[in-house]
Amino acid sequence: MDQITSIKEIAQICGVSASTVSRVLNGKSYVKEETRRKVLDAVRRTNFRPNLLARSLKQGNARTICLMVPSYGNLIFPEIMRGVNSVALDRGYTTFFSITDERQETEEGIYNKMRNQQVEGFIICSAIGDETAIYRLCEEGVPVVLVNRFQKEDLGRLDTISVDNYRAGYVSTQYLLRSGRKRIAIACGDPGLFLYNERYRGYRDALRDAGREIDPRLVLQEPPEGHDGYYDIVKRIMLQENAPDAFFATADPKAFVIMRALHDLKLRIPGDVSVIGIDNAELSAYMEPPLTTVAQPLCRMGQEAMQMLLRQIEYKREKGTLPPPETITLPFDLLVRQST
Amino acid sequence: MDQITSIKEIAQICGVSASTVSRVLNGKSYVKEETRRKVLDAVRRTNFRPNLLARSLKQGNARTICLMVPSYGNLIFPEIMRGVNSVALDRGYTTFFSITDERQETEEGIYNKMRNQQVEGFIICSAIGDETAIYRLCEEGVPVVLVNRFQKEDLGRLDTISVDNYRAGYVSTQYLLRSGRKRIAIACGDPGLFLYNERYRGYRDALRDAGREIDPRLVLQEPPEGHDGYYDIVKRIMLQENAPDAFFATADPKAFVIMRALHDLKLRIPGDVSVIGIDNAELSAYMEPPLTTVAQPLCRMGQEAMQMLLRQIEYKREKGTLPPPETITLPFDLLVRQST
DNA sequence: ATGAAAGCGCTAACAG
DNA sequence: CTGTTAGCGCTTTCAT
Repeated sequence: MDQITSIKEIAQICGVSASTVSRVLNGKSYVKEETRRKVLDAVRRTNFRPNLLARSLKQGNARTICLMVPSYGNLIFPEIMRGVNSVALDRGYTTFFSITDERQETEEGIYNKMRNQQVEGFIICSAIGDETAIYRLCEEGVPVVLVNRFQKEDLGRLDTISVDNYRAGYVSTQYLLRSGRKRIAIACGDPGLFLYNERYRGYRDALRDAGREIDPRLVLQEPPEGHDGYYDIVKRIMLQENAPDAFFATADPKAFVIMRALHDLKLRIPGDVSVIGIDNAELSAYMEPPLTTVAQPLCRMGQEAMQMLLRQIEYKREKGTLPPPETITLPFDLLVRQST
Repeated sequence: MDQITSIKEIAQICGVSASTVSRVLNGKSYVKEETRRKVLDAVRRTNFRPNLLARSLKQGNARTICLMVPSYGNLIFPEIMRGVNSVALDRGYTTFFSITDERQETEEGIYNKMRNQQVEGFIICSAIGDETAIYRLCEEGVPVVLVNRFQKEDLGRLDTISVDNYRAGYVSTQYLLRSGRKRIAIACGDPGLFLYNERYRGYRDALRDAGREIDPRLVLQEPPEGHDGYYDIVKRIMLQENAPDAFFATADPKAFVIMRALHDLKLRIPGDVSVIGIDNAELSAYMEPPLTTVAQPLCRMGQEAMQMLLRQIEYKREKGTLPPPETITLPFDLLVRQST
């Protein structure tokens, strides 16, 4: 016997109409118990699989969303994906995913392709400062949630979720100060990203509030090669006079590189130099020494992001328009380990 | 003006028929240049997006595939995903992804849901030893590629791709022997997984070929807690007499834990003990000392997996049946760093 | 080169 | 409680 491919065939087998089968399958309407059972039985026997594409086409909603991550250079994304996926699964949604590798052109192409796929919304972890394409989405009524990466101007324009990056920077720096460090260098991230600017502002204010001057020589900018570039920078700065006695890395992977450079210089961590990071990427606990870091609730971030997206989707279904944007700020946690 | 939602409206605007618009849009058939331009113009002006769901329904192929990963405990998956995604994108496919968290029940549920979504195939990185559900897929003519995790019996039954894990184990062990290590412990992985057994076999044979006895006390089994459990095991074994002078970790994350334990014991790596891993997970170069490891070509693995899947899909489209299974074994690379 | 018509598999009025 | 009918947006003969 060949595969049953449609509700109609099931209907024929059971001697009922297609609508009845449909009703049984999605249980929205009452069906006589006897026919119900008969249908269910036939479905099971024939291994019938309802075509979700047809259903989506008919109903005008695909129950799919798109999750976009920038690349895997940064280890926080897997956890976020996990969170998104878990909620999506629970709520009957399926997730398309896409890696943009930070290339703007592809990014817009992907939005378009996904919209053609009739996805109901986007969770974007890959915004890069130029949000015009994303605003276009919103204007056209597409639900969007920005995770972690967004600009200040995005607040109130669309749904965002992150930790308080200013506080995270502040707390990290303060912790270094309190542990007696005098010359704290900061390894900044991409200056185009709000989150890194916030972390920098936190650093600056923590120093200022402690009555310290900001030494511009200690404000390290990420070189074009990405994290890895910090290797040379650290090696160089540690040989100068007035070398720093602590590094505040604005993301864990930068901390890893910095520690590598310090080890290679035979400097002791935290004896000679402290290092603190932000993220709590999966491996920071395994560094030598284990990295003190500001832990973001990554999985939860993904979960909440998906919930925010569903809120928009449902609101839109009901009222035909996007709800007023929401901003969620999650708490973080300073994990003191042995690098400070 | 409200959104144009169908080809028909475009047709009306241009004073042609829907079929013509369709023809223009997918360029399969010749259309007079003038009308072509007229249609394309209207499409652009109205920002029309063709509904891929409808097309898929009509054509009976959705141009989507499903990628399944077990969890993010192991850092090799992001790279594989990246590889899969890149080829999929090039070939006009869109990728659903799903994290199974190694829970068998959900896994079957996901297969079903995805098949209802009409995905054209599966790339599975999450097989767990009981492949019956997967075999069922194949029997029903669903293209499947198994990446990395599969059983010996799977070879020749379905498409698989991996490195030669036996050789990888052999080479790692041999390298430790040649660097003068006498008592090499192995940190085994899940014994239910073929790949770990292969790596173990490689270890065993390398020792045997070097005329060494296998000391069962040095064959360490992964405790139920996963990698982390090795922490206590290492601490214990290093205090016994005849402690090992090297660890062969059958996956990098295990190596990280082992190094952590060794550091905490104040042992020097590689002075007192060498450590070698397999994977070249993103961070192994940042360990202290940088981890010597057998690098798998992860991204390429994902790319080739996707190509294998496409091969099956295309063959099936033509001949209506799956092609004979293929087995790809990729080369690996011993990256000697400072942990040995 | 283009149009008319049928239909992919499903759901949702509407009628009974 | 169930069947009939229409149609979601698209492609694809078959005509012309």
